[in-house]
Amino acid sequence: MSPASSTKERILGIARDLFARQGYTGTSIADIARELGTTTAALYYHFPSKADILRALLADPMAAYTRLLDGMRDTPLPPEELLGALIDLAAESRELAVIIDRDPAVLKLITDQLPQPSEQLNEQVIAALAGPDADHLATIRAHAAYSVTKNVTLAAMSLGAPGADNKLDPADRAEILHAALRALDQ
Amino acid sequence: MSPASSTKERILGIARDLFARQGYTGTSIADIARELGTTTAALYYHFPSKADILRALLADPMAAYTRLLDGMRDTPLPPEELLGALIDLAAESRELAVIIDRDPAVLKLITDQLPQPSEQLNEQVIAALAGPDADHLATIRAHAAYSVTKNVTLAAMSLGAPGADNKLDPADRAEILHAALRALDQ
DNA sequence: GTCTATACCCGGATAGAC
DNA sequence: GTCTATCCGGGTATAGAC
Repeated sequence: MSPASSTKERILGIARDLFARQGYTGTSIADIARELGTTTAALYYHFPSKADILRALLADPMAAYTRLLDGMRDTPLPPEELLGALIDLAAESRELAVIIDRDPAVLKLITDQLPQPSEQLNEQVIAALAGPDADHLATIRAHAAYSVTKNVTLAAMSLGAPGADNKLDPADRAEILHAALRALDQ
Repeated sequence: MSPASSTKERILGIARDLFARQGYTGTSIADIARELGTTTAALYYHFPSKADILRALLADPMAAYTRLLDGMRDTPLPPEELLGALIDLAAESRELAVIIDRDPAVLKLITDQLPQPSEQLNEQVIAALAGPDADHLATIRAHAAYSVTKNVTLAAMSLGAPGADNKLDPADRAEILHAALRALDQ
């Protein structure tokens, strides 16, 4: 899939891996350089800062997420399709999903410097799931459905375990989707 | 509830607050000292290390959690009661729940030095929810129910917002419980 | 119990040679 | 594109006076 293993690509791959395992704050530039087999100075030839490595990693997934929500303003998706899309997004950017809301420093980076407020991205999802004239309890059910799509997708892919090619088993996907729908529907 | 506001207690209160907001790694001893109105050196009179502050905070909630699971080996609880208990535990130690699985450094601290392996505490819960002869999809449903109890409880209490006295609205609790049960039951 | 001062280390980042 | 060397800041922790 990736054309060539340029140094830049290798760095991103290593960083994605280490960030997922140790967290963004818990991973040092030296850690990445060691895995890469070079010095920290060499890293700075390819990326101007540690934060830029993170931004490069998050750019695509964030864009996909934003695209989904923007599209929903024109043509609202039925809950089943929205939840399915959320599962797929979580599965695609598995490692990133782990990084994002586990590290306060990362949250800050995102909210500070990205086009959109991004904390309100989540709120948009909840609002879309809860429906137009949602009361408080409907909002809670929306949270429940969302929580299932995100967390159980990650859990299922960890369960699949060893080699598992970053692919979510279709049967698992169906089960997660149904569980989320049940949680949503009063 | 707390007898006197000894310095030790004040430190713990401030630390719980800051850890929840900035993460354990993201909070420095200096941060805590500033809030306390003293210097970092003063802090070290009360606690021998930063990790010890965290341990003091986690001791009670961890014990409660362990107690619940141990008790279940003798007399297994029906899913409804187990899920209810998990909601209550999450609500009681709201800030701590946030700290624990958001910071890899904290996970390490817990797994390293606590009596039980603790990563397997979660697995015990999943196993209990999935039932004795659970297949793969039943395990996924168990994850879904567990995810709802934990994450939606936290979300609901944040929603409650400002002053909210660390108390989970009974109506909210019921809604969370029902959503979790629906997610669990095929 | 709290202070000042400081040791020590580690992380991010830069300069400049090769 | 990678190296050596180094700066700087901030973090944990300690020594010792008060």
